[in-house]
Amino acid sequence: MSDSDGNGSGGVRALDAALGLLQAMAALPGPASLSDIARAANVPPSRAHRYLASFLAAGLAEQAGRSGKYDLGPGASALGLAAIARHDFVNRAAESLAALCDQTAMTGLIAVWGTAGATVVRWQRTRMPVITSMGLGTTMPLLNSATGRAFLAWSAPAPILSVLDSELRRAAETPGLIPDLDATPAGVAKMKEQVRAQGFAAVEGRFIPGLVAIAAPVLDWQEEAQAVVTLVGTDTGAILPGSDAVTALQTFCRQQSLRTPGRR
Amino acid sequence: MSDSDGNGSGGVRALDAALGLLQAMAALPGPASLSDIARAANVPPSRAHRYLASFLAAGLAEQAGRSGKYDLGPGASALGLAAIARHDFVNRAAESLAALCDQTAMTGLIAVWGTAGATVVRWQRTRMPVITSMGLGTTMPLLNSATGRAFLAWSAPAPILSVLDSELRRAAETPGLIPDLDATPAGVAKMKEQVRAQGFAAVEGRFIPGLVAIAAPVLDWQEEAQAVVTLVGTDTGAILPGSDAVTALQTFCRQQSLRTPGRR
DNA sequence: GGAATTCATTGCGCAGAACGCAATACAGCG
DNA sequence: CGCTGTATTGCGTTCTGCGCAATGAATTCC
Repeated sequence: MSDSDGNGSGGVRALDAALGLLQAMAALPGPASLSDIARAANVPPSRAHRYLASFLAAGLAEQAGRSGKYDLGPGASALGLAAIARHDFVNRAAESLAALCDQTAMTGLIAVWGTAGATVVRWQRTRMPVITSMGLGTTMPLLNSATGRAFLAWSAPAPILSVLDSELRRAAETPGLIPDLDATPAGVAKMKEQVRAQGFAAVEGRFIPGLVAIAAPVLDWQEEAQAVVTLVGTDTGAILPGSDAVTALQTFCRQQSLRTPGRR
Repeated sequence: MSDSDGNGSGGVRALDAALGLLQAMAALPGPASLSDIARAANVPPSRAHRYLASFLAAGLAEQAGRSGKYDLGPGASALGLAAIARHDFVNRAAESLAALCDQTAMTGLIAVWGTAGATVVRWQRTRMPVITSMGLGTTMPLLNSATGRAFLAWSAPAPILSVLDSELRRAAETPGLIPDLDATPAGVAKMKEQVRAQGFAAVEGRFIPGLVAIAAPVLDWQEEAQAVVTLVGTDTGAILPGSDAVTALQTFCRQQSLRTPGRR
């Protein structure tokens, strides 16, 4: 009886119960007595005590004072930090980014979608004296940067809508700002389609005169961009489909995508 | 076999083994195959599979793809965050952090030492439009971030050794990556000394071009860093010893150090 | 293209382990 | 001094997890 809880996880029964208790501990606001934890986890106190003894031994839990309450221990922190670090694709991508930049001799940057738009969070210079005014935290334009276009093509429409609106409005006010784009919803849709079909976004000298850029997304399991990796250089040939730079970039993003967790 | 493992935990045997496997997963650098995990935990693969099934059901682990590798899941992150928030001063400090950020008009963040390195656990933005994605879980570099340097200066050598090694190696491969540091053990020792003498670590535009940062430790009773508080801003003057920001940061850290959890 | 190796995954039966119950120990408190 | 509230622990029963080995599947190698 007892409840709908009966999920057949297929694993170890005792372990399921124990983990439920662990999560119950995590859900509680603070240190709690054994009975409270047992009640919260819907487990008899004696069992809870056994489980807690194991958690104690593993460092996942600690008991305060003498005959006191239990709470999560340093092992839980360490475990969580390991999990968090693992889920942070920015760091991992950043590590490999240096190699990618070396390989292509281009400057690389990683951007994520922040509240203000596509935000640069890492960048890796090479020997190439690419002189730009952008740094970490720069938000890239949605319509006339490779980075922005990649987000446009691989993001859910909702989050980027407001930014898209304002950029479209600005583009409409200044015709010729974006030569290769029809600044209408239809034109945007067409561009989006083209970018997706191509597998990457490219601009030449649009956002920064004299420089070319290619950008590809790091996708999560929902096929949405969690981040965009961009390569910036001066060689016009690098932006053509099939070029070494494009191939390297896409390989890189595919690798990162595989390791990307979905949720946070 | 009765290896020397002699239990002594007094808890549930299967749970002990399972938790050992969980910690083995955490210790591994990234996603791993079942066999690898089983080997690392010194557990037969079939048992490992049962345990992992339970971890999977509990959300503590995730398997990538279909027949893919296992790694820690979102539940592990949540657990760790709960643990950190719990037995830690982080919450308390986080409340005061807002005030500190207001006072100095800088972005603040709190980092703790995880297995992967200095891991950001809280951050408080001000109006500075930066670092949108540097958030929970970002691991900071040891050598070229103020946060990392503060850990370097006030941590026991052992835990950070591996990270230090790899960063030194990378720094040696890329001269000029860290302009103000001699990437040798001697150079590190010197920097460490200087940071300790100064009472805080500072970088200007190193980890994040265009931004400056200062970091000071929250010490425990062993004079080791429990956490590091970092302020990030754009004003170059803020990183000078004796500046308002530095003073405020140090006062803040001293206060937090006093409140070290008197657990024992 | 076929075969062999290396994985992850899963039945099955037995032994050992965990569970429930209830007794114990200990603290605070009337 | 006894009562009530904890946490903790024996003990016997039975249920469950474990080892072994077969299966399925994917990748590699020839």
